[in-house]
Amino acid sequence: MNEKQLDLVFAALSDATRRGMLARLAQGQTNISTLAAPYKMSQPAISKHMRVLEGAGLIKRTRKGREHLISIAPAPAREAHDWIAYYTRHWISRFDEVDAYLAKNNLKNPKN
Amino acid sequence: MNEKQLDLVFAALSDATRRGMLARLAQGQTNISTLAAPYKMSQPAISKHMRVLEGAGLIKRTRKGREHLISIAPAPAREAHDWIAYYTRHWISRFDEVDAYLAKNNLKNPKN
DNA sequence: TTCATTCATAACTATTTGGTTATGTAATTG
DNA sequence: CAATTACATAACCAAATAGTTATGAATGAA
Repeated sequence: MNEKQLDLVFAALSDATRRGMLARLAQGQTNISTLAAPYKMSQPAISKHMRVLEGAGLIKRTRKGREHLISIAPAPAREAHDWIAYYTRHWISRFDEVDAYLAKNNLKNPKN
Repeated sequence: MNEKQLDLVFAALSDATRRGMLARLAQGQTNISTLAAPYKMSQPAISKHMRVLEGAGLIKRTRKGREHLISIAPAPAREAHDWIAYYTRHWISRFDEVDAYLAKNNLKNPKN
């Protein structure tokens, strides 16, 4: 993942509405109306948030009739996670413990 | 950490210049001029980036004469990390493995 | 066929962001 | 003291962001 993609991922995560949507999507695939339900904003505003998440590669969209079914695309989230983890592992001991476990079990570069 | 602080942390991380500065700070405390050296932008632009990082709580500043010594404040970075980890662990097997390890070794809520 | 539902797009606005140049202040050096 | 260094602040600008209302297209239901 290059710097510009990482820009997009972190920018997408910098809005509470979008984080809320991702949190909902962690429960499983759903359509846009369901994702929108908790928020008091117009439908086009929701549509824009979806585009931001999609532009960052954080979600995938499939169409089923008039509904757009949205699901998480975990890889970019993982890249962001790994970026933070890499630069925080030096000062946060928990990561050292995790890292030791990963090294011991050859999990440092898992296949999925 | 509340939603607004998390907004600020992710927004701060959404710029490659600021991520670069944090990466440099992972090597240890340094002054602003040293942090600025790799970037072809004006000194006030650097000053603004520092304010963004400081506003997000990601760095701490102490003065030594005319220099401002900057160091990482790891707690907010860890919050962002944990947010991502929490919502990604459900779909990324590495986190499942890590989680199993943490549970097994009672490391789920370490003291530091 | 007609109406309702689910979504996108266009056009607009206010605010924020990331940069600039110009200037100022405090600390160090010569 | 005078010059340099290390920073901040002010004022400005262009572009991006997050919202709005109005409109339209496609699908599904009555």
